[in-house]
Amino acid sequence: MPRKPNTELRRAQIVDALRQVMAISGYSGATIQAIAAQSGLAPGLIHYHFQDKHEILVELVESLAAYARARYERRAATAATPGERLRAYIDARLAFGDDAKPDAVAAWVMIGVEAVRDADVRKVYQRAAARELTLVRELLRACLRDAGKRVRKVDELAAGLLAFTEGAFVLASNARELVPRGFAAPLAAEWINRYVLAEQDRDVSTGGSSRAPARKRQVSHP
Amino acid sequence: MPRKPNTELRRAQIVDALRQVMAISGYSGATIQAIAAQSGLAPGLIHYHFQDKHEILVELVESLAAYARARYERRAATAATPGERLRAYIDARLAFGDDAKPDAVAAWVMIGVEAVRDADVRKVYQRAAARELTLVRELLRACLRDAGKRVRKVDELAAGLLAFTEGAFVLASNARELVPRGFAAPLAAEWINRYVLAEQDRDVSTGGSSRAPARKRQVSHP
Amino acid sequence: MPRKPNTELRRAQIVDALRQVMAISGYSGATIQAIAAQSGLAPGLIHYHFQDKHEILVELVESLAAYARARYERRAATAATPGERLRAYIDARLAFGDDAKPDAVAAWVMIGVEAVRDADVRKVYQRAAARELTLVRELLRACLRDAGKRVRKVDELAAGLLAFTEGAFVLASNARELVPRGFAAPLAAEWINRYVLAEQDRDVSTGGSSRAPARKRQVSHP
Amino acid sequence: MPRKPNTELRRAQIVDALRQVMAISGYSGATIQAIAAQSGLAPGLIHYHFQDKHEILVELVESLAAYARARYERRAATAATPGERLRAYIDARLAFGDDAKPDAVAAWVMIGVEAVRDADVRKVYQRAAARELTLVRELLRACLRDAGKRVRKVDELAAGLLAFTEGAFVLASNARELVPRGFAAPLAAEWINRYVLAEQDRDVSTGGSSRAPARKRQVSHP
DNA sequence: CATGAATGAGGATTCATTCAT
DNA sequence: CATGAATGAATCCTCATTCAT
Repeated sequence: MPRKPNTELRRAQIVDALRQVMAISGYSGATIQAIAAQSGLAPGLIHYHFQDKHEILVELVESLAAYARARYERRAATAATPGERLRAYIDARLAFGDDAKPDAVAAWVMIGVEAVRDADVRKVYQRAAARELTLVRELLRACLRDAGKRVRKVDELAAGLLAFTEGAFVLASNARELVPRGFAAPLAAEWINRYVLAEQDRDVSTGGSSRAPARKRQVSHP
Repeated sequence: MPRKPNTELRRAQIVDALRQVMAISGYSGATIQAIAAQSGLAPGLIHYHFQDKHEILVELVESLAAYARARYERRAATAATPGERLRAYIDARLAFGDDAKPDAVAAWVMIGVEAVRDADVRKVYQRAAARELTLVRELLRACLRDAGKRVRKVDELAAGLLAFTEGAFVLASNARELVPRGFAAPLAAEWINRYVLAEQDRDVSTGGSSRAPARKRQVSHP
Repeated sequence: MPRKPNTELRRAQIVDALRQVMAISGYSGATIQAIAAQSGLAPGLIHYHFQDKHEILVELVESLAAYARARYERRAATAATPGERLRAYIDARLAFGDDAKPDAVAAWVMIGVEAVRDADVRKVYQRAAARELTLVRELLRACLRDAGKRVRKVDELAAGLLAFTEGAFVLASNARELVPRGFAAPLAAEWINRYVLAEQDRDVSTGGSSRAPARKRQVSHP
Repeated sequence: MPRKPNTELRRAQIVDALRQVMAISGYSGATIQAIAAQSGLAPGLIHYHFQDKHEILVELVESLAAYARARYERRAATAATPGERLRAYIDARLAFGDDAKPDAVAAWVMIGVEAVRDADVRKVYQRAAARELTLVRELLRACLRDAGKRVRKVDELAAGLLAFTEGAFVLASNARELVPRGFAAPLAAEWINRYVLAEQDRDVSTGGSSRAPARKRQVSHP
């Protein structure tokens, strides 16, 4: 009787273990032995399912990106306005640690660092970051347009929001005691709001009629 | 004839080498051999001047913090208003890489990660971060007051600016190609400006006379 | 097909190798490389089966103590009188080197020295010594009582016999040429005999009848 | 003005430092750095006065032997009988640690072990041990003769006393808590006393007149 | 004589990876 | 698929010894 292949299960198990170990010990501290211990598998088995340590990391990056994307989409599903959609995004990202995988944030920070030295990791990391930026740009553009504002500096704004997010992750990982609990998501939303509000109206010649409704369309929960 | 000690010189040399190597290879990749090669010293000599690798890292944290602080103070010296002082801070931090030590930013990111696993590093890292936060809080408080605004959420704002800074460092380190060049400092300043402007006036009963001058005192270069 | 663990075998192999190397080179000379060479194993494997060098030493102490104890018990099995039992002990200890593990004596001497600097080794060493002392005390007490003598200074006597034993080990290790071959066991037995004989009778009021049989119960072979 | 050579002073200083460090850390733990620290001298200076570490050890052996010999001779000066002289020896050796150099005992034990691996050390160590044995043999022979006993087994007895002494050193170094304080010297004296007393008289044909005075000449303090 | 920096070989330990079972 | 032993290169650190000052 042929055994049912459990490769997928095992791979997920191993990637999960890497995430957990990495959140505490970093990538260099995430030894195969440690991953094996965390996952309850034998060290030799790790290398049966993965070519090398490296490959597990690459798969982890993809898994984390997919997870974050899923979180956003779940929340965006109930969003009616661009503002709500952006807020959904912010919450999905910056309330990251409150979910089932609190170590995902720490692991992501570790990965960001590993990307500096490891070209393969950098590649998948940047792919994830690029997708993120594209999404944020779209969300911001829609917000600005919806608010009747000029659509400018969207690249900068998107990069800024991504920077803020990454930085919040870093602080959550290594200086949690120093910053107010849960400050990130509300502050990010408020920042965008005020920034957008202060932006010049799109078309000055069309008069003030377009401004009134714009004020009401803020970055907010649905 | 007793020989003249040159320990301070050597220690600085070694710390410098760690910074450079770490910016590229991370802490775990910054082997003693690599540090020795970078500094042009023999491996054994590293351990003559430092107890262990660890101690070099701790000294590097302190050196980077001192360096950043010096940069701020140099720029703040010519600042006349609170807004200018905050702008000096933002420039000092977010134009970090444009100076003589472009790898300081990358090294700082690596250190932030190492702080997660290493209690000693975490201690000095958090001490530096706490000093940073205190400074930023003061700057923000002064700005808000100067602008005639209510002084609220200063802790959150300071944490946000720190997060933005750290995140900008991360992106500069591993996703430089994806973000607009030099976006960080102007965006941070603009963000603070619009946030402050949109804040409620401190005292509504005193009438609008206090508002007019406040508008002119923005976060800007001297 | 899961592989069958062979850890116990390997651990014994490694402990044996440490004993052999240590007998010649001392503990500090017993490098992992040397142990590996002696046991025919790869250096890395030593650390797979033992946490560190230290742990091998601790296990060696226990192994030597157990070995000595077994030697005594084998000989004591055929002993009928307390004197014979004490003689069995003396032979078991002081003919130590004539057995299958001639380097056990030298290794024990090295361990005694290592115990001075290493708290963990000291602990197991002292535990072994304490067990030894307790045994010797019991044997001596029984001898004195059996000889109808007062039971006094048993602690001192036991310590003296232990000292003699350890000292004989030292001389056997580093000054074998200077001392008569096989002097230790007979001399120890004779020493105890004459010491016991010269001891005061237990109860002078009961008359001399108890003395006569006592004289015949000496420390001797069965 | 030519400086007065202080080589002898320095050498003594360094040998002293080795003794102190070795008593705690053994020979392998007695690094040049440690000796330098203990003696308050610079590491480089050690090698100016001694060829290598080795040479310091050899000089230490000689210094300890000379010291022990001096202690004996001081005490023997007031001894009138062979028994008193032997007692003087025993006290000189086994009350070793009560003097100005309590670490001499521990250092001697360490040296005994180092002699196993180091041929040069073994040579000086054995020379010292041989001198010791010769002395003890003479003392024992005189005692036996003085007590009117047959002079037999002197080599064995001398070796036994040396073994006891070395063993007492070992226990004093690593199991002080387990043995009665100050047990060694009295026990050694008593052991010799009873051993000698139980020895056969030298000449049974000459009658009992020689026996009576012999009994009173014991190993005792003057 | 004296100082203390410098060197480099050597030692313990770790760990990704391989492989026999 | 699974296990866990085995390997050996790489790493940190130590230390006797040398040497410039």
